[in-house]
Amino acid sequence: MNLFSDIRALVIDCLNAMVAAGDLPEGLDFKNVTVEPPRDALHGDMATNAAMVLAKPAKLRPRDIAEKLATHLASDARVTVAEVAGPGFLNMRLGADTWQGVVSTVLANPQTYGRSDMGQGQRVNVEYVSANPTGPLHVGHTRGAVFGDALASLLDYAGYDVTREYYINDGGAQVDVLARSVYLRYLEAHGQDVAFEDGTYPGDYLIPVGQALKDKVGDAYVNQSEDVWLAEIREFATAAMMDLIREDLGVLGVKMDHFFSEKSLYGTGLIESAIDSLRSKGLIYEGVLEPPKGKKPEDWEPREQTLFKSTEHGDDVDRPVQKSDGSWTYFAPDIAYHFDKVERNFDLLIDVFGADHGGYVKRMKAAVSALSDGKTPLDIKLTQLVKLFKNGEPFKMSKRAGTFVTLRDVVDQVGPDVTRFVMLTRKNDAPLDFDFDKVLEQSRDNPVFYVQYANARVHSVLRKATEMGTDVSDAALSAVDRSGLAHDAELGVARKLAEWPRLVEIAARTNEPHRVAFYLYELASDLHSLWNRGNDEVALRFVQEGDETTTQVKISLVRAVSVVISAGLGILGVTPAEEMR
RNA sequence: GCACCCAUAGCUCAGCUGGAUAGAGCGCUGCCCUCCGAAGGCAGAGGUCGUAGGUUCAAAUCCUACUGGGUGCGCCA
Repeated sequence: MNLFSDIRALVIDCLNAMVAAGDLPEGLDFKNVTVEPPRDALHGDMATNAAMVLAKPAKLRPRDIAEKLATHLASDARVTVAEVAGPGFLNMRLGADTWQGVVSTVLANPQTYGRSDMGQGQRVNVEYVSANPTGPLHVGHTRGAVFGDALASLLDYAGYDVTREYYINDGGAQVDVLARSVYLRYLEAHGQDVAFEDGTYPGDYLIPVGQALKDKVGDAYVNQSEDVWLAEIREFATAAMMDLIREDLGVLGVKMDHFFSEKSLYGTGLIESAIDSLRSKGLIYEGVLEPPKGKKPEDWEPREQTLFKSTEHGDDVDRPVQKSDGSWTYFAPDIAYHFDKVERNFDLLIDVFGADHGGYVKRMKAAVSALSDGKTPLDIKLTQLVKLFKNGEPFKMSKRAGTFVTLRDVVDQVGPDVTRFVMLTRKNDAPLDFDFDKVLEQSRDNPVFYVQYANARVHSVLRKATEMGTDVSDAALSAVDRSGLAHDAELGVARKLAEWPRLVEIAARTNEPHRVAFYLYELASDLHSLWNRGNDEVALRFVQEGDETTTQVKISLVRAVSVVISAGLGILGVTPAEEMR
């Protein structure tokens, strides 16, 4: 149930009635007609722009349309007032019973209120994290992981069939570097002194991998040349790194449906067939690229390469898929991977990249556009940098990795719930400040705490009422006659609850889970305000001593708040707190 | 040089496929509370929405140019 779409449907019905009555011409397009909450609550509960949108095509004055529409709307039982305002806005007020009905709906459908069928079961693939398997995940990955995971949950909630996917970059030169680094740790485990030069990974996290390798193969690789051990250690090391990464994701509560290995594309003809697909469309040619202007590399010389004509699909320059020595560039397996996604018949693809990969967006979209003949949309979301602070000071050091702060460093300190919520309190493309102290603060300016506290307060009230012997089960609260829920402050909270299904759809349509976090903060704020008013006005308290019926009515409202907070936190992957500690 | 992202209150940020007098938290000012319905409450001041044009009944939102900041730009993924 979405009250806003219900009322929009009512508006459309009224407009059709006006057409039938000859008050509006036939054949008007109503798609731009919206029903939304007015910015200022004084204007009413809902407003429609119908009169202004239709004035021009109908060749009528907005106010004339609005006034006739108002009479139609006012005849609906839900609408208590419909009045024309400003340039032609039509403001509506809805009766208390409608808002009480919202609470009833929430309590009757605690598992589904807010869910939407907007996605129509369309299959969407969300690819996120996709970090190189060369070490533990760091803070940047953490943001991408949280964002991608929340986005996936949001889309699921909005009625899409979602696949969460991780692309393992295990096919390039960086896994050779990993293998060599592990080899050094292996030698170290055999008691040799080793030096980590540039181009190797010196992090401590490879020490146990070197040890494990020794346990497995003994001294078989000691003093052997690279061609003896490289391939096998590469395999061993990437498996170990993926175990590490899976563990990291696990502590954050991220669970992928599918891991896709880049290496699986090599030697299987998959890259070749993806490139052939492009070739068959006339998009592959041999050519020489111009050097980038203003930033000409020192050693630039023109070389003929195999190029993808990505400019035909919106890119700025054509992109190489083969190096001059004939081997594939990193772009080629990426094309093949996305070809695979297209062939798996997803209706929509979403890639979550770090902002430093922004330059990669156009070519990837061009590739998917070309491979799917423009049929499979690809949305690429970039997550911006996370700046860490501790005691207000920038914070860079890591216990484990030495050079970067890991996901584990963050989660160990503040927990997965705080990590996830905070990472979503900013738009994905805005930089995020993460202060280890502030995120644990118990005050209004910490949204994590404030939302959790609101939910905890509801549960505290539920416990208290139960102690008094009042039945506050959802079943009992659903059945209550809510006509006593009439104070404007209380109905205001119900109005906020009515916005939830609408917000879910907006957030899902824009692929912006942060909107959920902001909504929850506002909802929590409304609950806290009402709670505080109860300090002065006894009639607004949720637990009414000695009046079980009224208590149930009041509590049904706050329980509904808790239902929505839990649902919202569920989307964000945060566990709702039932009490604060 | 080119591309992408960003620019909103003193600070950190929201702002719906374009809607009315642009919101929140912090900080500031004033009042109240300090009774575990506790981890404070209420109210107020504070904005040329980077600049200049354009489209529109209507622009923070869309288009163009410019300014400032970030990211990236052929054999690294």
